[in-house]
Amino acid sequence: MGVSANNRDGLCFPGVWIMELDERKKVILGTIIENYIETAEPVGSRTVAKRNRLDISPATIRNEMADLEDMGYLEQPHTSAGRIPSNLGYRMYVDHLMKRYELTAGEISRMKALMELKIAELDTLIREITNIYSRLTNYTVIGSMPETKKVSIKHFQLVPIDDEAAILVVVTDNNSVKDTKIPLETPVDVRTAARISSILNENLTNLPFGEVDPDVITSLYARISGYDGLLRNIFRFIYDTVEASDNAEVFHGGITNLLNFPEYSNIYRAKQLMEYLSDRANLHRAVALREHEPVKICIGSENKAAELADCSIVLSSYKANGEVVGTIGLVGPTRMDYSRAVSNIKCLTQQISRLLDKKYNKKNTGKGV
Amino acid sequence: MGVSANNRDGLCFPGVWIMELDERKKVILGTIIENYIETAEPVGSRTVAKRNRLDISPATIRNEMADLEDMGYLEQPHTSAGRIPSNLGYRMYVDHLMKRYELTAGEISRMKALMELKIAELDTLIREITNIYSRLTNYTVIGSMPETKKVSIKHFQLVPIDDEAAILVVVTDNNSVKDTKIPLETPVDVRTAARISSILNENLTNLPFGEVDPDVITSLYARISGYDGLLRNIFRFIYDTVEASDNAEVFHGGITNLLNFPEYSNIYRAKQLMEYLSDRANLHRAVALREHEPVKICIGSENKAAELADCSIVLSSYKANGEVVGTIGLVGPTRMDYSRAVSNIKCLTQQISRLLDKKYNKKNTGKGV
DNA sequence: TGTTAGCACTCACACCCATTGAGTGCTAAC
DNA sequence: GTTAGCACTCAATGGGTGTGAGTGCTAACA
Repeated sequence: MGVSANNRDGLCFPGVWIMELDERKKVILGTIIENYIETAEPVGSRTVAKRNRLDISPATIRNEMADLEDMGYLEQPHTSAGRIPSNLGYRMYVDHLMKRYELTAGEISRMKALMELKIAELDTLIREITNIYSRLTNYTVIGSMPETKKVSIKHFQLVPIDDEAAILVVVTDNNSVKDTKIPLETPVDVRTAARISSILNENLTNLPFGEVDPDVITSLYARISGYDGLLRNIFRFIYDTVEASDNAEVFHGGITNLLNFPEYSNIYRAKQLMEYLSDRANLHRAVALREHEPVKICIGSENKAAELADCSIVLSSYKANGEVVGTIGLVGPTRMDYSRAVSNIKCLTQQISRLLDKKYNKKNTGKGV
Repeated sequence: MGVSANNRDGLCFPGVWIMELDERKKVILGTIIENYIETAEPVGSRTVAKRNRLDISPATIRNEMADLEDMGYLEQPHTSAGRIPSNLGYRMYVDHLMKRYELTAGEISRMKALMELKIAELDTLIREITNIYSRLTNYTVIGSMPETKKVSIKHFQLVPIDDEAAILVVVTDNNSVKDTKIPLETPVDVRTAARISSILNENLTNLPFGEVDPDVITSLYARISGYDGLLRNIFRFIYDTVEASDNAEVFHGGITNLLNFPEYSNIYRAKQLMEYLSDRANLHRAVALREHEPVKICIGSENKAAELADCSIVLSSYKANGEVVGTIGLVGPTRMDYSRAVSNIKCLTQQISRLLDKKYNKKNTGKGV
């Protein structure tokens, strides 16, 4: 792995890049990274010598550190400073060196307490969790909501308001409700509205938004004649909602937590990152996660966006009924406490998944209000 | 007014606090404030002498400045610096000295362009306007949404989902839709749901949420017997929604714009203010506005919250059908460009009011999708 | 009596420069 | 292979000095 990691960066000093990380190098690298995570200060050989029990002198460690730097795991801000981890170093640490952080009982119970929020709508709930969680962790939290594409329609209801407008209410799978006002060309009375509603219900329910068959649509135009304009608007709404899933609900909380890190004491940098994260499109890209990944860690330049080049994101997804419906992640400087962050976010998404199962499982309707 | 403004701060050096601001003092004070708004640097006597056409020497101006300082309108950061306006100085400026800023054609047209956003839901629309507007003005924008209390219910619809739950959909006056899932003790079939819906519609619609008569509620329990639990949940939802109006929708946009001001180059200060504004309860207090006030300016310590003591807020309300439904404001350092901010926010709220009238007027249903 | 020139004084800020100390790399000895 | 010793580097710190913008006071002037 040392090899492939090394290759990744294109380093190939003969005799160096072939070098496996031996146990001692691993311990030294780990010590340096953990120290740097704590202090944000370059770590010197003396500090490393004192902090671990290898019983070797600073001079020896200096040699090893020089090796680690050659291999690309460490960097030196300037000649007479200690070493700081490179992105590659963090990657090595995250993949092979770090120990799993065990959450304390207090942390777990606080996390569980989070789930006691009595909020009916999913989005408000997740948003609120996000806010509190950001205070809990002192990181910035980002996340995404269930994507509409995978959500089925459970119920249509067309409600006439007056002669010129009606409201279309769509209840989805996970019981969130989308609605829109639809202008009427011809007045629709309550009975007609009910008829249209039931036809829509017969033909379009229990299908993911994205998979409504065009043929079905055509047949609907035939069955509900005289209301072409109305139908067009209804389908346009459905279509827009499907499209909207591409900029599906994304959110962030505790964005000012970034200002806690010395990395962002430079106000310009802080502003740049905060603005980047305030844009929904960017956020959407940032929380992207392949479904099979349990936890994804993006370190510094591994993030595609230049604005994220000096921060890391730890992402994990939450599920409802076994299916991934959303993502939550922690944002911090590349120096973030990965071990803790990973355990933490895993625990959170597990709790949320459990909550959602409880909330939306037929067996357990939870509390409505 | 010089007198009352002065009294407000309790200053009463004999022979000084009685002093009216003569024309020259007004010009000097105005010049200093406008200069300070531009540069954020203390303003010296030479600068004042150069900037206005009073044709008096810096020495004379120094005397006048000393007077203005005695009267409480100016402050000196340290002995050998120029003067900066005090909160009282700004207040005087805002109330009596500043000229109305005339918006340029470009500014007006950009503001109008804002209103072209095709978004159906009021809250998304206002939020989006807020974001763009914050980019336009380079200030932080805060605001509040229509208060639910004054909104009437237009339509109830109870939609059974399965044997154990139903969805209650409430369409309000301004066509926003609130919904909740309600657990069922006894299954409710579609017909019963329709019956309950229509009884609710007969008795509770076209009333402001806050004014539902307790007697009506009692009579409803009698008419819809056998569904006490369900009704309780429904009323609880209504009640909660009414209560929710106390922490009605508030929002902010462009909060990182604060970091543009040298006043907030101190990261700790910036963080404090940003966090304050991120809390909905605080925000709610900040946007409070008495209905008759067209524009409200809160300067520095005039804000009750200590966190807002070094910033100013310019607020204005927007209306729908002649009634105040929400507020929008600009947040900046006390040194903000009041003249411009006032014209700007007035124009914005006018535009929004016009938009809302167009959108929700029966005569003009706008576009549903 | 109001205005102004002159002058001494204040004070933040920038700059220079020497010192300090943490940390390195190299070499030679163990 | 490990280590002690040593010369070297370089950011950071702090004292000293000069600069300049700005003031307040005083005395002279219109």
